Amino acid sequence: MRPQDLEEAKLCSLFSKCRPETAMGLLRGAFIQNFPTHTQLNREGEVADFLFFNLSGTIELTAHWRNRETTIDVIERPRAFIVAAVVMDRLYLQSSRVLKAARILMLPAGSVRSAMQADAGFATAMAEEASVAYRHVAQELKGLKLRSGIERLANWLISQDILVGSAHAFNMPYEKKVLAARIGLAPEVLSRAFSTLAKYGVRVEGAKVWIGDIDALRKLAFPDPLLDDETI
Amino acid sequence: MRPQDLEEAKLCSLFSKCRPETAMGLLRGAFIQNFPTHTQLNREGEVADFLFFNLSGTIELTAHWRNRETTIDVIERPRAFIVAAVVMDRLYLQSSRVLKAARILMLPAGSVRSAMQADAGFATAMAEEASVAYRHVAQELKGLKLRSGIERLANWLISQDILVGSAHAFNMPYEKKVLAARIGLAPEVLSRAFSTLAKYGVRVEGAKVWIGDIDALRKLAFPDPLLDDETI
DNA sequence: CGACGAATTGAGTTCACTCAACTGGGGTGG
DNA sequence: CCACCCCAGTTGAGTGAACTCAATTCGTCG
Repeated sequence: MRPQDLEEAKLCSLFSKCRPETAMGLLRGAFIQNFPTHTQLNREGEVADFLFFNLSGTIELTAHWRNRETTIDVIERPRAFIVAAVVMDRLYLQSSRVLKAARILMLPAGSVRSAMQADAGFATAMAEEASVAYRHVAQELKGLKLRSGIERLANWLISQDILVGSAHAFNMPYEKKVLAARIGLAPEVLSRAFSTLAKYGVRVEGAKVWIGDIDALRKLAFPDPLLDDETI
Repeated sequence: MRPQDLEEAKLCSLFSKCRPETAMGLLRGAFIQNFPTHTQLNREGEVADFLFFNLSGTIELTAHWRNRETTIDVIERPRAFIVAAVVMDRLYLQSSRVLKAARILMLPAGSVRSAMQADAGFATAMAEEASVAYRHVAQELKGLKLRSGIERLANWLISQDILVGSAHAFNMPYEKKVLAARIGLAPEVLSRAFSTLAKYGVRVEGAKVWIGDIDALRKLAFPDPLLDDETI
């Protein structure tokens, strides 16, 4: 690992409250790598041999059953992913692939587990990463079971708008078919859901989206921090 | 806390790899309590002031939005719940209520967090609890997005059958309307799904269930360890 | 310019929901 | 001890949401 990579890695939240020697020990066997779009980082069902930390870029977590596939989570900000499989030393429950060119820190699973045993600060950080992941999927599950397709789309639009500074106009951060899988709709149904939202002031042209009447949209979406707050 | 309660508490997985003084310190402010059916243990949206550990009994985790309510998870074996809110010092994402009279260990959230900072073994155990919880909801989410209602029911029947020793006959562990919410169906739809499964050898009389042709059922259900294995 | 994949649009179908009525078992009180 | 009530569960009927298959348009890239 190059010196400047080392400096970059040490800044990430995993190491914020652990002892310097733990971080150094872990980073000795670790590396940072840049991956282009479409790269498959791991496959569901494999034994967990690496902990991944997304430094920048976008990662999609997918799962499949029979010949169906869906999206479990999309990671757009710096955080660890597939934490639980590493902690438990079990099989990955999800595959992950790069949606937008990403810079990834990779830590060998075995040394992660020993570092946890040795350093309470690091183990705590891992518990926090696992908890963040838990709260994300729990939110997904709540949305999926409690909201209709239109409601999920409306709330996604509002969340995305907040993420980009409430300009009420933004570009799709990824393809519409990914969004469809993420919010649990067939691509055709998403397309129709967008048309339906026209009467709430939502305009779509290719990848560009405008929210004409945020209040009307919020009234439909009924956003709730317990389901929609990204930083919860 | 009574001496025999103390002994019982010390046995639970949270303390299996932590220092004795950490366990003792935590248990000083903790208590074990027996709760009857229908007891509400906490409410979604409150600040997390206790970590709960289910020693025995059944707990249902529910969430609501607007006037709708659903079940996120059902806890039937000894494990911690609402771990993530405690670790992150945030609001509970779920309410919990007792489905079958339960014996619960309650640990003050603040002391849990300080114990994590102080004891790597305990922090690791907490990370593992959070990871177990993550993998459970991830499995739920996968099932919900990838399977139809009938498929979810068929797989639930197979899981439950395994849980009780593959006798191909068991009693419903909780009410059918709870099962309906758990697998994401309206009660009426669950009732019809059971009728549909009659042609796969499933018989239902009140709370009693028989699986007449496990192979036929498995062929429909297509169980997969990455979605159905309780101990994953 | 052509080829490919993403996205949209159309049409038909299936799955799951809602509302409503009815059934049956368990518990309570007269 | 029985009548009644209440609630879980079932059954019926109609509706709506979301899926599938197919055809077309659009945009991008070679």
